[in-house]
Amino acid sequence: MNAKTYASIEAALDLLGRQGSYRVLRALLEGPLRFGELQSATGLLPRTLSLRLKEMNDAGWVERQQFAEVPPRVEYRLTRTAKALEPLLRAVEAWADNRG
Amino acid sequence: MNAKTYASIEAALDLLGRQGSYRVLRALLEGPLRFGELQSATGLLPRTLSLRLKEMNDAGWVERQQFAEVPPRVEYRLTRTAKALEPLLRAVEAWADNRG
DNA sequence: CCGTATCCCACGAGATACTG
DNA sequence: CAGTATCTCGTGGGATACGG
Repeated sequence: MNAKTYASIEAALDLLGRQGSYRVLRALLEGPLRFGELQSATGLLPRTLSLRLKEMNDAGWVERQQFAEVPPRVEYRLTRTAKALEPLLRAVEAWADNRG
Repeated sequence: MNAKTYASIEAALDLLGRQGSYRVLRALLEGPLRFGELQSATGLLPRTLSLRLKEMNDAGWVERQQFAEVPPRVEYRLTRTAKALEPLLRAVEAWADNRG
C-alpha cells in the first residue's frame, strides 16, 4: 500500500465520519434524489446537507444535475466511485448487527 | 435494520473518522503493542493516541493490559469485535486502490 | 515508560433567518 | 425549491510541559 492510497483511505474515512454522510449515501444508493427529498430522508439541516453534498462532490462521490425549470429542480446521484462503497457499507451494517 | 444498529453504525463511522483511528487499527491488527510502540507506528502525539485508545476501549474495540513491572509496561490488543472490522478495512483499501 | 495537564486554535455543526 | 448567511457553541486536535 502506497502513501497515496493511505491518504485516500484517511480522507474517505474522515468524510464517512462526518454528520449524515452515511445517511446521504444510504439514501442515494436507492437512486437519484432532489435536495428536499434528501432533507427529509436524512433529517439533516439544510446547511449540513449542503456542506456534505459539496464535500462528496469534491471527493467525486456525488454528481449534481440541475434542470432549467421553474421552480428549479436539482438532482443528486452517486458516481461509480461512490457506488463502489456499497459493499463496504453492507460490511459495516453486518458488523454492527453482530454485536447487539 | 433497526435504530440500535443504525446508531451503532454511526458511532463506529464517527470513531473510524477520528485522527489516527485507522492507523491504530492497522498497527494492532498485527498483534498487541505497547503505548510507545503505537506512538512510533502511528506518528500520533501522546495526547491524541491516548484519547483514541480510550475511545476505542469504551467502544469495546481495544483491551488494555497492565503489567506490574518496573519500568511499567502496558499492552494494547484488539478485541474480537475490532478484529471483525478487518474485512471492512480491507474493503476500504481495495476501494482506495481502484481509483489512483 | 506511560501517559495527563494546559493552552490554543480551527472547525464541525445546530438554529434561525433570508435570497435567487 | 434549493440553497446561503450569520451567529454561536462545543470539541477535536496540535504543541509543549509536567507527573506517577
